[in-house]
Amino acid sequence: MSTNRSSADIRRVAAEAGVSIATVSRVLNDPKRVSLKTRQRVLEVAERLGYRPNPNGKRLRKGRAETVGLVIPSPPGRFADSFFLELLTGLGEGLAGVGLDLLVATCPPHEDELACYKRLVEGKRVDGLVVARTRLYDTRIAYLLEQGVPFVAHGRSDQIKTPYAYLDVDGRQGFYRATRHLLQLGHREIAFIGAPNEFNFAQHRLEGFQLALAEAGVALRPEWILEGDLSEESGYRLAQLLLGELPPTAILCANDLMAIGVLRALRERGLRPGREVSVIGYDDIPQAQYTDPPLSTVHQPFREAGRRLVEMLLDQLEGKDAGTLQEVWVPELVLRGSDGPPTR
Amino acid sequence: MSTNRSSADIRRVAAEAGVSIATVSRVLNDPKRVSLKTRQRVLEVAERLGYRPNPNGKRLRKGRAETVGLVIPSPPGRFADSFFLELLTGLGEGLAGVGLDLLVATCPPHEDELACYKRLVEGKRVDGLVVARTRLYDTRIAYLLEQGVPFVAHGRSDQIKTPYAYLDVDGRQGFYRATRHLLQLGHREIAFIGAPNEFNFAQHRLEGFQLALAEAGVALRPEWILEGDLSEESGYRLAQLLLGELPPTAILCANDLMAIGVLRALRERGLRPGREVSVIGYDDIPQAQYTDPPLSTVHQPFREAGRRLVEMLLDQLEGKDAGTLQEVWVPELVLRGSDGPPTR
DNA sequence: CTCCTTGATGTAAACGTTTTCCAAACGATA
DNA sequence: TATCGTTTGGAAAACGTTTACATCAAGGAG
Repeated sequence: MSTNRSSADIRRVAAEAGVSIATVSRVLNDPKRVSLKTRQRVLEVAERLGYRPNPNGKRLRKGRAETVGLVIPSPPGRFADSFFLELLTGLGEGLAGVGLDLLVATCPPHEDELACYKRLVEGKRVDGLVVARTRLYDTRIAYLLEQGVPFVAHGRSDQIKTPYAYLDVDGRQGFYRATRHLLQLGHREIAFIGAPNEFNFAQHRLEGFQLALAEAGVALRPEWILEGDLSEESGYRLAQLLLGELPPTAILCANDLMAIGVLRALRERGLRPGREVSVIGYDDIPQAQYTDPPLSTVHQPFREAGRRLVEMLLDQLEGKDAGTLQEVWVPELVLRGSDGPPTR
Repeated sequence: MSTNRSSADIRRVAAEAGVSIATVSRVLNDPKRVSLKTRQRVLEVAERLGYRPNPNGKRLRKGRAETVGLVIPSPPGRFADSFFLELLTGLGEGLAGVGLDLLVATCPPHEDELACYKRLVEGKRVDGLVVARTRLYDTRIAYLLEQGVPFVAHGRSDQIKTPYAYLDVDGRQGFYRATRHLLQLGHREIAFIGAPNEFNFAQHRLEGFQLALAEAGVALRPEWILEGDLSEESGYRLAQLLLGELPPTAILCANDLMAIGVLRALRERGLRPGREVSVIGYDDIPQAQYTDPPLSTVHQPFREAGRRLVEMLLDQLEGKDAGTLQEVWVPELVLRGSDGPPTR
């Protein structure tokens, strides 16, 4: 004899407990407002009936979606960056316990991305958003600021001056450290494979590299500063350009995927990564541990970031000023097998 | 002079168009029900005011969540499997255009997973679910069947007899083909690193392997059938066991991550993958193209599967019988560089 | 004793839709 | 002209909450 499964209503609970629905609601949302005795009775009944407030009733009444959104851009043919999965996991972890849901939308190309944000915002489907992989001038951020929608960015957007909440990992520091490390090992011939300029982090990482070089008084060869598109393929292709007669003794890559492409190019030339040519990546994606040799890289704590982003968003939803929610984390250099002293 | 931004209400549209709200609703949901003239007028006004029906009003009234759910299990320390990201992308693509949202929840360990499903369905947060990575007896599926919640499984659950909707990729065929390929190359000493038995696909993949061997009259060495946990680490560890005095000439792995671990173990022993020892994986995850050598594997079309899963779920939400929604796809063997004829 | 404060509860009005009835208008048919 | 389907549109009742406001009893201060 199963209890009536079809989801007890707040009315049902109220009737069964001999109180008004208002009291039931108060018991759940503001317990101190109701006397201990009735509170217990109501709780007991609610428990027994397996009552769960209907989220749509609540959402309608409160005028909130009780949902935060994340838009994942997914290249049509290829695989999406696994960094999103880690971020997503972190967001999920942060959201557990809090009553909010996580809405994920995927967007094909580049420009439609903004349209996707508009759909979520104008359709009132989310109370707030997480914006990932920020650009130098990020139209998504501009839009959200204009609309006054709470959001928090993973990464900054340097050309946007209005204050907004962000959590960034300091790419300048990251690559400054990586470069210093290479310099200390004795490298003087270091090449750089950067990211497309539209991304906000591209310039930062380059600057870290340049700064370390300048401090050490090491000349910067313009022809050794290249720009890839963050794919393995582009790392592979650009490395081939680099590996002429007198190749650099080290290559810094703005992300791990490109570094993986570089490793492949090196192997094909019979150059051992970490011996003839050192390679350092950025991100510390999972597969970085399983390349040959394991990739030295700059570690980004994506999952922790996801958790923190949720906290920051929550703060905003409770009215905290976005301008006060700005953090920059310093990443760590993790050395595995793809770097070593130069052999010439 | 911006138009009044704060989201036009259906009342507002009705007033402006000089009709009742009922008519506005009809124009949007059942256009034929209203005369051409007023329909056009209403549409024009709605357009001008940028009217978007409030999803919460609609959801409450219709008693539906207009949302489908996906639960991603995420190992506490490590990275989640990137297969989920691809599936997610496919789901997102399938959902675009349809009015449904995608809710993603992440769950830490093993048992709590069911609790997570319960939270979503008992809290009426979703109309339907996608269940991924099915188990031999999948408690999630049993639960959803019992509750009568629409869902569609990616993979089957062989020990559940009640009919339900699924889309599976035939692991038996996949590994039958892979094994036949190795046999044709001349291999006779083939080891197998399987998946934990709880997963439904584990048995299938093993059977494909066994069948091909039996057909060819090749003896099966029990000590060469191992069980990993799907991680690179476990592939690495188990491969070390295998690489004793007289190692197998080929190793079949139930997923790519373990195969990547195997590649590493081989390198450390100075054995060239595809030469001294052939390796074939399963899944065709992105990084399979960038291992050294590129990994031969069995391709699973995750993204297409995601799209199809959405269609199947939609069919169910429209009342179609789940028992008629069952598909098994046959995967393709993709040969890259990690297989070759045996060298002894 | 009266008056005022406090605490605990109930009443009823939202929140923004969809949908069930009805009623009016309109042709067409007899 | 009276009758009758058929469009067309409006009025109003949900859907399940939260919350402003009112009520009422109890208790303390004067």
